[in-house]
Amino acid sequence: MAGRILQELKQTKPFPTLETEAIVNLHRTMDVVDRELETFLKPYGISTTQYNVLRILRGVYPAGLKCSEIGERMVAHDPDITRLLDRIEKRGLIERAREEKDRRVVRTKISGEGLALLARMDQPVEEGSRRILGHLGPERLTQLIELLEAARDIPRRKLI
Amino acid sequence: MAGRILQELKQTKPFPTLETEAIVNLHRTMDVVDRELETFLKPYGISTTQYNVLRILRGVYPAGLKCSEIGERMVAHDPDITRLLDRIEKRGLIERAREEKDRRVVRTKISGEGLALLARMDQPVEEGSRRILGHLGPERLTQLIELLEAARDIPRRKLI
DNA sequence: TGACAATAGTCGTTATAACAAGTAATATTA
DNA sequence: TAATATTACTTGTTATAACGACTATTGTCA
Repeated sequence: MAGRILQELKQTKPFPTLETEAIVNLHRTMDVVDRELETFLKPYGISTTQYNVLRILRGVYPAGLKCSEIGERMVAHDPDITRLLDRIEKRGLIERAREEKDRRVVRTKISGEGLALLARMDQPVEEGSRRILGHLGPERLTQLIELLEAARDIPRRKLI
Repeated sequence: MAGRILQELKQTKPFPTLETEAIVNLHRTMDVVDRELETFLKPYGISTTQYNVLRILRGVYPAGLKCSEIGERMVAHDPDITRLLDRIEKRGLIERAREEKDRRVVRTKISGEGLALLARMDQPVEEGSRRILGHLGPERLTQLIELLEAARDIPRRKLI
């Protein structure tokens, strides 16, 4: 069954290595899953990135986080937290305030409106996730999670 | 070891379901791998998307493909093939020509320059892939590929 | 054949991502 | 303590993605 992606992508030449095949499969699966997930988020008017930020901020509520901390915790690295937060703030889902002690820092908190939005989304998102990956079953899901974790242990390049 | 991502993302609350944990892991792994891969492509001045298009076009060389066919074969869905190809054409890596038989169709072919670029990239990309995922070893790579393929078999939503 | 539908691609616009340079506040140290 | 470095964020700019409307060409069928 491995190699099925060759059909999906209508290529005939096999992948040169298992590693490239895995990377392409990773990319493609991510694309399919993410697209599917977006259809669940779209009715609420936020992107997966924005949703991720709100989940992070709910996790530390009632405290807030500084921009750099949000960046560290995000699932996918984002090079421009400032404007990402700008957009979320414009919808009233977060509140920002400059720190008194260290005036370089801007602390971001999820707002009541943001909490309410997440509360409404929890059920649909959970159901959506089950619809997207539930067919794998707990055993294969656990296996997949472990392999993905292991995959991220990329050995550091030798610095000569 | 599953659940390690909670530490990485500095969250303490566990995921509500295995499905959501898998989705977050998928996203995060994809982000890490893609970012790593980009560092290998960047010296050649093209994005992963553009690289993907060139690989597709080399696969059918010396024939070409129409836009819609390119879209179908791409690893990640792209909503605007036209301007994606515009950019690649601007660098002289592809050639486009309107079909005689069916004048609605624009056929795209990889150029000599495009082929030369890919040829130069083949080795580095393969080595890069091995550096990114090689530590998993063939057995776990095969397992991962199979699980990712299975994950994409999302059951069709019942249409009532 | 003429009206309508379907197909193939293009373009306008807004949103977001990526990269680099800039500003303000705080920390370090000679 | 003044000069320098570091940190934290912001802003400018260009590139790319996303969404929809639009144009041209071909197919269908009453």
